[in-house]
Amino acid sequence: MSKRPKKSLKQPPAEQSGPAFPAGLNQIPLLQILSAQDRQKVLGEMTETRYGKGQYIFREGDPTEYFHIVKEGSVKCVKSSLDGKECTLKVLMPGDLFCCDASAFDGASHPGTAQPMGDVSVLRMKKEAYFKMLRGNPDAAMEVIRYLGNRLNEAQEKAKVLALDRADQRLASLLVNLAERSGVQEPNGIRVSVRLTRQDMANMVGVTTETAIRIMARFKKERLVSGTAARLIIRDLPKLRLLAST
Amino acid sequence: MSKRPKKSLKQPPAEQSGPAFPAGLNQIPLLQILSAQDRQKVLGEMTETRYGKGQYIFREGDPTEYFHIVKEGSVKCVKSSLDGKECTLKVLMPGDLFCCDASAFDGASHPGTAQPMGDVSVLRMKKEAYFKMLRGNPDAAMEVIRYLGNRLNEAQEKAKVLALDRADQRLASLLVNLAERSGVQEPNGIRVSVRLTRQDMANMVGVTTETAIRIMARFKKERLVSGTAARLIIRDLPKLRLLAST
DNA sequence: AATAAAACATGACTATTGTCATGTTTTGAA
DNA sequence: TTCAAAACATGACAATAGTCATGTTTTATT
Repeated sequence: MSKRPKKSLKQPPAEQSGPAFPAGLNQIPLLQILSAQDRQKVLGEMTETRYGKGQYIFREGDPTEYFHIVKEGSVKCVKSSLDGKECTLKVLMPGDLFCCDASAFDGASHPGTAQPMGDVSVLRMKKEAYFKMLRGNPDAAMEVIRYLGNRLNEAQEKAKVLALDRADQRLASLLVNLAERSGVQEPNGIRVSVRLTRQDMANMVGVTTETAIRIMARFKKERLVSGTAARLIIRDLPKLRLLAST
Repeated sequence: MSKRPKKSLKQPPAEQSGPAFPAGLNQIPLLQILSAQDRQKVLGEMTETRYGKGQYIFREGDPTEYFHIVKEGSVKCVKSSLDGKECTLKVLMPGDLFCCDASAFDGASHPGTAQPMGDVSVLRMKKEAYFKMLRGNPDAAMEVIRYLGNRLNEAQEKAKVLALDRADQRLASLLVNLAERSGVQEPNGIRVSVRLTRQDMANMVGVTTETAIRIMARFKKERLVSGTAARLIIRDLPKLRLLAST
């Protein structure tokens, strides 16, 4: 629930366009499902763009013209209230679809803002072209349905946690999710491969930065986690899981 | 956040099966999109079932075998935590799809419980048959994609409200939604056509029953609403809207 | 290496909401 | 119509989390 930054953001140089046929895209489920030739066609219509700190991929209220896929890095989808508090709906990882946060399948404008977390690479394609492809491609359409169903479940699980759990339980849930979704096994625990400050975490679970800091400090004392944004380690996943599902 | 009822529910007689070709189904968007002959085929594979107070359509954790559509009445989708608190994810109205809450498109078991609110009538169809139909029916598949995108947006908007707003603002949001989604214009205001107790409302916005009662009492004093569950009237929609979006 | 900006930390106090207890009113079923 | 259960109501108090203020540490950049 941090205040919006006070306009002091330095705007990096304009976004740079990458090559139209980037390598290593075959592991993205939503593209994998296509036949080789359809995939080539889709890739031909996609543009890769890189974004850096302080930029926006699109903002809440912007007209929805493109459908996006994260190729590299992570992207956060954010909604803000009128008084400047903001809430991070989801951190999207490579392969995730967003438009935004994954849903201007219905609606003419983006319901949230998409911001890169560090350097990212994003693929995009005209919404209409994508729809046309889906129409002719039942497997791809079914994959999107499956994907959206999954996202809907996730979003509702999140709503449940926000509605019923205390701040420490919500943070524990977040840490468990992070460990599962982006965790890398290390000798002394599971490292979260996304860089998240206490403030980022606070925005993800609907508490203030101070509360997130205090609770994380407690978790650290109880040896459930260690490290900070640059290198966050989950040290006791079972105990966090227990706390999350009390 | 009410405690789960203490097993004192009387179980009404078993559910009764209705006719296989019920009338008045053409206004359901997800069926409307089909060609007349496909629609007949789908209806042929659907069963109508009626449920009453105290019954369950399905429960959290049950295997997902069917895809459902609400035909008449309202159905609530609920998730509970281990300590018995529960949270209502959504109230589904006629035409809404659920499986549940609208998303065992991915996943083998229901992520929530579906409960009738009063007497309801529900259509259902084997999941596999529905998927098969979607595969052969790009228009229908696109409609489902649109629908799920819409639902995802809704769910994320709800998460935002839960994360950032105070109890009174969350309740105001709920009232605004109810007025828009199920409101009937009346001489002295907008009547909410779904019967919702203060406890139902509490479960929908993540507060205790007492808090919901207190805030509704305040709203009543301020002439924003009147009446209770059986006949809830929204008297000042603009003011509620203002409070909701502060 | 110097330095400014973020990020992290902590205390004191306040606001909000939950909990528990108890009582009244309304509703629905026998 | 009666009667029990559910819904609505309210007070007193406790717990939780927010706010504001201030200070330290870490990180990134020149």
